[in-house]
Amino acid sequence: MNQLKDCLNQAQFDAVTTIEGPVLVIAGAGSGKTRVIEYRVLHLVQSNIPPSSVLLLTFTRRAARQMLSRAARHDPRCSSVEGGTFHSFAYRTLKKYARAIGFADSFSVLDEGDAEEAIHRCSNMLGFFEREKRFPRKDTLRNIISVSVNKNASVSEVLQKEYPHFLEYGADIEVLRKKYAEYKIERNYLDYDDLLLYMRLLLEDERVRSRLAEKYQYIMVDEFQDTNGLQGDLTYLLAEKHRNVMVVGDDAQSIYGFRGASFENIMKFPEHFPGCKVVKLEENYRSTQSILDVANSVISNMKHKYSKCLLAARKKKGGTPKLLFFKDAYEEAEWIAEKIKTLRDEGITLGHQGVLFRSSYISIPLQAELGKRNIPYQLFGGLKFYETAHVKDVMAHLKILVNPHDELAWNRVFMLIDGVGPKTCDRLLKRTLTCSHLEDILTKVLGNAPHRKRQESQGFARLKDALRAAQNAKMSTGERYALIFDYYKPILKDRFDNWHLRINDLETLEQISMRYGSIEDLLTDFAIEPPERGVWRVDPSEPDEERPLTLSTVHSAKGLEWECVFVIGLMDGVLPVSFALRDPEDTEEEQRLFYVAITRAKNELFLSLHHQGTRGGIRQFNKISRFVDVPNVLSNLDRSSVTGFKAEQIAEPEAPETIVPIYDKESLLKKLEQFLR
DNA sequence: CCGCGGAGTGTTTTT
DNA sequence: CACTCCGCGG
Repeated sequence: MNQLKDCLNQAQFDAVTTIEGPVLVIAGAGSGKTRVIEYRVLHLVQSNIPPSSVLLLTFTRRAARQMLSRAARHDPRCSSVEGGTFHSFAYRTLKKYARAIGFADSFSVLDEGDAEEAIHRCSNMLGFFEREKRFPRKDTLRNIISVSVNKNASVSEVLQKEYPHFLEYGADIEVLRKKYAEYKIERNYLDYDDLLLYMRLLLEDERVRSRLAEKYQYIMVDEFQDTNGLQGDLTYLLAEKHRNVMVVGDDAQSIYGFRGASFENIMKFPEHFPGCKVVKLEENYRSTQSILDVANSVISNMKHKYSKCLLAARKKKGGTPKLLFFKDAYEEAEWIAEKIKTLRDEGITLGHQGVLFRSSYISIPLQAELGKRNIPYQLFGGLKFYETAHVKDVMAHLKILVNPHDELAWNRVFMLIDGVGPKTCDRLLKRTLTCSHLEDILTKVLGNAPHRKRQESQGFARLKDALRAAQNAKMSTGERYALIFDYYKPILKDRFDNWHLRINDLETLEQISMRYGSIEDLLTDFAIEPPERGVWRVDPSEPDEERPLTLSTVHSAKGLEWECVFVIGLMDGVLPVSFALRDPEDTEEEQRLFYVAITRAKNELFLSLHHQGTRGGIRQFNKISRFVDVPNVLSNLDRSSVTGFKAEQIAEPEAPETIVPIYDKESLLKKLEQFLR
């Protein structure tokens, strides 16, 4: 207890040591929230509470692991505390209880791409795509359905708010949603939303609820401001009986509204648990006062009044954050890359620097500049590995090995064979699904597949051999992966011009696969906690000093911090993103996003933007973000040291030089021919 | 029935 | 500017 007093302030100490009853912790950015959870886990375990009866729900697996392993440094028992995301917790629980709600416990999880494919198939079954020319696309349909689940709204409410031009299809989409639900139940599929949805369904049963309440006596939820209605319900149901629940959050950092999250959950926590203890952490240990001044001015410009204000615990005021203007994205990238190099030479290692942006495409010029200078970086957010076609292709083959009745996987696999199109594929699928075992499918379907061309029969034979070889469960996961990879290589080279780039990914994936005990585990991890591209190349045990630079979307930077932070691309239309401007609520979420970005910085902060941009091929002039262009924010920024470009300088677009003509079209062609010889 | 090429569209954030 | 969908030719 005394050691706790030494390393925690009073508020943190209260949050850590109140272990019975409901606790709401309002934790401002950098106020030691992670520390509180870490020490609370430790305190619980050292109070002789069995680690297996503690449940820690976080926003990412990374966060859970980090907090638990830190706690485990003080007491190794902490590492057996159960932790993870709501989705992974639901997955694990549903694996045990699947049969209670009519699913086989071998159910598989659909990622977004799979879900889109499934929805597409359902729409086809209903004939929607043929009948209506302007019926929404499959990704839009998936989003509409998903939002309606996560926000607990009707289809027409979602359409009203986000897709008013599709309102006329409300009834059709309603039908589609039902069809899609049936489709998944029939085929033993759960998508991301189903994990939460069915988990709630399960918990609504009194018997299950009390059994789980008995198992998990102490519950902690991190980033509670970013939970949605379903996740809130899960929290209430799990804790209903013993009321030993602590939630931690910051309403000012709520940035997942698009996924149905709402800070309502935080606000209403006291209503669900009357008499709950409320602890506010307002002392900021992370940033200098100069950085907090910017953050606080951003907060004060928002309509909603947030729960607190940040006060620096650090004594030094620190340098004034800088605001930099550039002519175009390339000059911005160039300057930032140079600055990063300079800072590294001055002793701020790459691992202590981070570059943040609203959307991943903003970072492309910077990636090029970093590449030129050989500066290693890791990229968070943006396109995921598991969403790229080549990775999904290989994974589909592995899925078949685990579940030979996986219709979506077979569909993908068949379509890769030369000469097989939608019709042939459908016929093959029908026959595949009537077979009971993989071996059956290999002989009956692949063995005498209808082939009119030689390449076609060759393709089938190769697939059959590959699957038959990889079927052998006695081999290691890595070996089985390698067999599939070998089969896929010629297809990869045939289908993609940039196959040499993609083959790198698949080789990395091979390394990853070797770490798994079974293909099923590999697939589960991929579905529930997909790896981020950047994380792969980084060994977490490496010391900070050797870690690469971080490039990250603001969303993915949640909970992270760096000595020096660059926030780039601060233009109106980018942050705030243009389509968030229609709705003031959405615009305010963008402003919270800006706040989150700023508060990642410990010592130095650079805000930057560029004026000249291309959008849809058309040149345009970007204006400074409305969140920056406010007197009280600007007054906390240093614009004097403008190393970059001044706004006035780019007044008129450059006219092409008028000079003496050297060639006309005809003579130029002649000249060219000389070279081509 | 498949594959290729042209036209058109919409462009974010993540489990 | 990249990806998806549609129509045509083989």
